[in-house]
Amino acid sequence: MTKPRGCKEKQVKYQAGGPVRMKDIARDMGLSTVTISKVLRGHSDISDETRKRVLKRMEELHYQPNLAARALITGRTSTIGLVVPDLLHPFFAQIAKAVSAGIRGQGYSLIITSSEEDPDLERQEIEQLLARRVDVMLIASAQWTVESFRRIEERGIPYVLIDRFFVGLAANFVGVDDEAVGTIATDHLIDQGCRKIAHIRGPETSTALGRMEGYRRALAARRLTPMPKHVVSIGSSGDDRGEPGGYEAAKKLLAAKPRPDGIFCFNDPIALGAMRAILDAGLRIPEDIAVVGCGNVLYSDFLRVPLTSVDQDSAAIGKIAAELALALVGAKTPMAPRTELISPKLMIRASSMRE
Amino acid sequence: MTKPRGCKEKQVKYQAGGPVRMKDIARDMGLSTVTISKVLRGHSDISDETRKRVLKRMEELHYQPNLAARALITGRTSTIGLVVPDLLHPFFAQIAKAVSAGIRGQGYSLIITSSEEDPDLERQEIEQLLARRVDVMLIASAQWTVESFRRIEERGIPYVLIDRFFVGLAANFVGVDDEAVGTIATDHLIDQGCRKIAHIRGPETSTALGRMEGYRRALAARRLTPMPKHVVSIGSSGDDRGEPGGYEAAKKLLAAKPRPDGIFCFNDPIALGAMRAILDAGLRIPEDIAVVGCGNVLYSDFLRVPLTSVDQDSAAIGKIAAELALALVGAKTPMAPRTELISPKLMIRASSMRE
DNA sequence: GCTGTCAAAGTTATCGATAACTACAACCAG
DNA sequence: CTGGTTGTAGTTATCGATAACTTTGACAGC
Repeated sequence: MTKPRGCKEKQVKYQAGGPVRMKDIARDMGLSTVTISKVLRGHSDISDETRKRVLKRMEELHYQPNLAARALITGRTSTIGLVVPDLLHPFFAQIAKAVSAGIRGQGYSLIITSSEEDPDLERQEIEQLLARRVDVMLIASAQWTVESFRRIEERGIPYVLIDRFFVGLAANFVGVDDEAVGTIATDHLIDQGCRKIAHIRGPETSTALGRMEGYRRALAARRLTPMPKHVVSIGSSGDDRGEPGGYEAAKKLLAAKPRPDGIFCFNDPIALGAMRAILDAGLRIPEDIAVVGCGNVLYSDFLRVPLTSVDQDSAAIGKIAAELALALVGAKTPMAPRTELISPKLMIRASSMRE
Repeated sequence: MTKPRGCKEKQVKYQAGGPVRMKDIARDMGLSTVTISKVLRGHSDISDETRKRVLKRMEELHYQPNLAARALITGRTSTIGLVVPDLLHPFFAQIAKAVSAGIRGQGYSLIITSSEEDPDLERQEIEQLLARRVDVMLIASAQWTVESFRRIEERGIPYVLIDRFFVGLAANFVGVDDEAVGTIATDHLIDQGCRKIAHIRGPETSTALGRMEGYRRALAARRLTPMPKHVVSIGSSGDDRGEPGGYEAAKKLLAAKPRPDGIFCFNDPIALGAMRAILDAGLRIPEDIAVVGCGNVLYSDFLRVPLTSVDQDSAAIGKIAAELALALVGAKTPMAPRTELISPKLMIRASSMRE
């Protein structure tokens, strides 16, 4: 049952339009593919003369390695995954931009996915990135549990948490010192003469908890006691998170018995909604109620009332996260988890300038 | 020179921690890998019973196909590339978000890159995506020439232009009818009683040219002749593009002999800068000068003067682009280029309400 | 009983690159 | 002259999946 085979020599197909392969260059130069491969990887086995010739020919033929083939044999995909809760949110958009810039020119591609603040969706997106075998993952998580991260660890893929962390998870983290955020915002309101300071807090994340903790500490340090009624939470449904959520939350605060004279808001959109509620109620900002937001991501200078906001330097967060990611994929042995905290800065504008 | 080989049977390595492979499932069930592969791809060669058993086992073992291996043999990477000029710009962020949502659940991953409005950088990013052999590319280009697109065509990779197109390039395009943008904005200003209408135009893109053309047509249709001085361009350097560019451009307009009584701005940040210049000069908006922007991407309702803006529905652009991309990768034969134009809508706010 | 068809599964070669080893000269020390 | 080292390049097997064929057995029709 001998099949009719051609000659015994290996056939090198003539490649019509397709991309150039190592085989093509090798045949073209009378070398073996391995030699080409070695040149490409800067292997020391190759004479300077051959190296130069090969590089020149690669250039001429516009050779680009097939990353799928390389990934198959090396197990590394030269791919980085980034998961954010919302690409439209300037804070995360800036992080994405900075990460993208941070890995530029290193031969990595960035797969960006959005969880839409949905933990289930986030789990799916993480699974997809695992299936795609990204070399490292950057995650600004919207999860409640650490299950997904255990899965990532099982697979041995390094990852970096961004902005939000989890207690009990020894992971790399890059974010803002959220307690400091809450403290400097609240301190500032106290300095401006506010004594009944309220807080509109965010969802159940480390970020929201940290800021609230900072708010509490700052009050305690000045011997002020926050009224339970003066800490309100925005709804957890997607629609309530931004401006509308801030509007509703502020309406509650305005109805509280001792009306607050200052509000520290979890983020800028919420602050915007709160300001709208205050103005709608016929009150003045900052005379009746001072407002401080967080993020400093809006065209704050051009608002009806320019908003005082805590700047988080998301560009720096993205940049550092990118560096950390590159260090992780470059490391021969697993690295000990690192934590990088950015110090927040207060940008003072009209919404809180009472004196 | 007989090497000491083990038994003749193929060895199936015991896979300690790594991901499950077809081979593992096959061995586990006493089948061949091909059978597993056929089940995965819904091949008809497999009995219903075997199919169910295999699927069950896949589920149990959390099997995930190795996409690199699949890409190598099929030539398709299940990857889509998206190039935008700026991820931070809400218009493009929204497009990215909508594209991401549009391809979700189809097994594709989205590689997002930013050109930072730099044609050279964009060329490099496109090259990288070509090297990575994405199945289709979506590009909101910052280029002047069509060179990059010819390269993409040579490689036989389908692509979709977003927002900006090129004359003489028969490509898929999804964007706004920019001439209509210019027309409805200008018509609106005329309707509001403006007679000396200026235009701050954008850089040399189809978008800027189309809007200017619409502006010209609208004026001509009402027998108004635009003064050359009343059309100014923002600088082409990166920093001049946004608000600062609008501020400078508006200052020039304010110094013009017959001062304009209405300004149609290429985009919202420029409009913001223009408004600042107008207010700084002690003039009123819209009484002295009405302003219309484009994009409708700001928290427009909360600005010092809420900005009238032409809405471009970037979410729809992203959604349609995603659908088109999926159609392109699904097509067996090359498709004829398609053009999808979104109709812009005017959002009227205080900055232009003179009557 | 023979042939043909069909369903269900298996064999083999392949995608493009790389790891690990081998080959072979040139050269040197002893 | 032998054995070892060094520098340079080639051989072979492999990564995990799939395309294209081949095999096997059951069964129908004549």
